[in-house]
Amino acid sequence: MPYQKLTKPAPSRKSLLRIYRILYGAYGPCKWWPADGPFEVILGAILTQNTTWSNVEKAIANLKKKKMIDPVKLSKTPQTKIAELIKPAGYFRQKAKKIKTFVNYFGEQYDFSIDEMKAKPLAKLREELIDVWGIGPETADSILLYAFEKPTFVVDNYTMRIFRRLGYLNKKDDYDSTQKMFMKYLAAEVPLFNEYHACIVAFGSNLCGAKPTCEDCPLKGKIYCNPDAA
DNA sequence: GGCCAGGACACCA
DNA sequence: TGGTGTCATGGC
Repeated sequence: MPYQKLTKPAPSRKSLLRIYRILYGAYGPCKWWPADGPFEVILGAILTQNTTWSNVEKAIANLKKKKMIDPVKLSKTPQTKIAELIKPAGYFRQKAKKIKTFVNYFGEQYDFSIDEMKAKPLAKLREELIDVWGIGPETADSILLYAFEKPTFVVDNYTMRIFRRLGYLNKKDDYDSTQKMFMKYLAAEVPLFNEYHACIVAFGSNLCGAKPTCEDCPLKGKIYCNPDAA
């Protein structure tokens, strides 16, 4: 049995940083987001919804071939044409609609200017992005952190699963409460939030369904872990 | 053939 | 408000 330590840590800056250092030691630096420029980050954030990154890369490659990593061109391109190009990423009809919705908003509100959009305060911009159809909290935070370098913590399924198992979260915790936990205890630094989320994804997607209990787990024996937790 | 992947939305009780 | 169904391809 006990590969886990007996004392469960209370959430704190120290414990969250300790986990970060372990994950960074195992996976970092991840150098996220893998994209050429902010707009490609935005497209990637939409395309990666419930999809493996390898499939997103194929869709991005198709868009690049047609020189479509361009909000103005995308705004003038029929949704069905975009859908055809992004097919490998799955949910292509929905995602084409989401891309069209975003570029329409981007053009109307910011005249396709990344700089103008980036100039907006974090909280205001986050609220605005979530109001855009097809952009939920995770996609909005990914855009804010990785495209606009705003200090917001990206929470994903891996984060919830891993930190529930570690005892920091319970089943009632949702996206917002989880994000608040990280942002309460960690300094609002873009490089830290960038690598932390990237390392969590690297950990979660590479190891046994994000169970920090397995033989080759970098967290094993170093921190409390409840293997029976959800 | 089934399951899962770097979610979000619509619908219903 | 919470649970469930839907969207869809590609790799293992």
